[in-house]
Amino acid sequence: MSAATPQPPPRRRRMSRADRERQMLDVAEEVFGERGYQGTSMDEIAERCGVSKPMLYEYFGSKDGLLVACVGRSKAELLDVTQKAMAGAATPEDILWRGMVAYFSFIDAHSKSFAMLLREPAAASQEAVDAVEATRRQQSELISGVLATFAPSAGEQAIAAFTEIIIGASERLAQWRTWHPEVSVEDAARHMTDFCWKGLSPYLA
Amino acid sequence: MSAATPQPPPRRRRMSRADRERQMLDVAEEVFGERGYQGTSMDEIAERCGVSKPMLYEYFGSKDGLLVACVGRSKAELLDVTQKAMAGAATPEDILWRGMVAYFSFIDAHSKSFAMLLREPAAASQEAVDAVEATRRQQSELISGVLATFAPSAGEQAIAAFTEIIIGASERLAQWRTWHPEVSVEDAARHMTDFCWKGLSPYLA
DNA sequence: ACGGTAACCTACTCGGGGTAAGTTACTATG
DNA sequence: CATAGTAACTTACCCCGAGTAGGTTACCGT
Repeated sequence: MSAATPQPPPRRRRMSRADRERQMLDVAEEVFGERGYQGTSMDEIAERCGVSKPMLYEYFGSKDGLLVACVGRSKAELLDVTQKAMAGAATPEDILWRGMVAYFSFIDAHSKSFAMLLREPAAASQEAVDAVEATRRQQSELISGVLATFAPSAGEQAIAAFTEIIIGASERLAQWRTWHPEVSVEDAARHMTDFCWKGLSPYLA
Repeated sequence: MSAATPQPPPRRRRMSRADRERQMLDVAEEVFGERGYQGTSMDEIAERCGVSKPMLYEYFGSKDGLLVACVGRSKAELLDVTQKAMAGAATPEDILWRGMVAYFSFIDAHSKSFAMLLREPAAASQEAVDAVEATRRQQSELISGVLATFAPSAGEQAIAAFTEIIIGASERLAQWRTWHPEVSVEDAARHMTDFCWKGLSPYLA
């Protein structure tokens, strides 16, 4: 059996740069998600790609660069998903609801890698921090735009502060869901909309 | 001048373990805050302590261990400060207000190191993540206790979710303040209480 | 004075990020 | 088909920082 199928090219296929980059990002996202940033070695990513380490450096420059590229891809996707979700809504309540459902669903789908981004934002260098922060800022702009439209009576600083509150609360709630699997996407979204809408006063004795 | 003051012991004083540990924690908190976890080398901390690296390992076991010890100290202090602040309050509004002021003030006072903790929770190992998470859980218990007392009509899951929302929002707001120095502690606390109390509905057109 | 111990140091190993310089497979053209 | 050019790819290395083995020195109690 062994001599019968010599398998002349043992499989190592050469790939175009674009394809290889995509594959590297897929693998990196997976390994970062599994092991965390620190625990991940470039050698391991290279090996899982079936390629040697200098290729990673050729294409991404550094370990940080690789992480930043992963973040960038997720960032684009997140914006796309949330924007599309909110586009169909009419009332402010509906906008918030749909945005939240889209956000939590996105994190569910990417849980492996995204949980790490939320938990280890700056495991890497300043550049990586900035990349994650840029993602938040992108979402901030979405939210503050909505707030400015529907709640113009709030001051400028208040709108900015509320935006940050919503961002921080969403992230924390998303993380909380990772260790409370019984909380569905809709549950989480409902808690967020309830809180954002009326606050705590309805519950006070 | 040089020969006149031979300075026989060039200054290297021996310290008791307890004193040295305290000094190491002070220095570590400072350096971690300046350079971030990644950027900090054990050699630098050792040098600033006027001591050699193995001493750090003797007392804290590892770089993670040192970070965990720093976190532990801050954690105790944070609990103390917030509990004392809330103790004097009567109404729920006042509890929230005082708790927030204490929290933001604490972060102001420890901005160097605490900003890193919020930004780089898991720069290190799982142990360090857990230590930071334990700090949050400590604050969670404080908050959910208050919620359970004053808002018993909310369900169990809702109370847990609101607690996480408040934690996440506070952290994010604290971080936001670091790059918006014009926002005072009281401003931030007011935005938080406004939002938590009535949510967004008062501002809707 | 002098032993015991706790604080301390020198001098290393090892692993992983990052790189220099060379090699091999695909591709376009004569 | 040959062959030159280039882009994908490799081996073999450097270097820095985490972590350690084993020895040295200052203090303290008797």
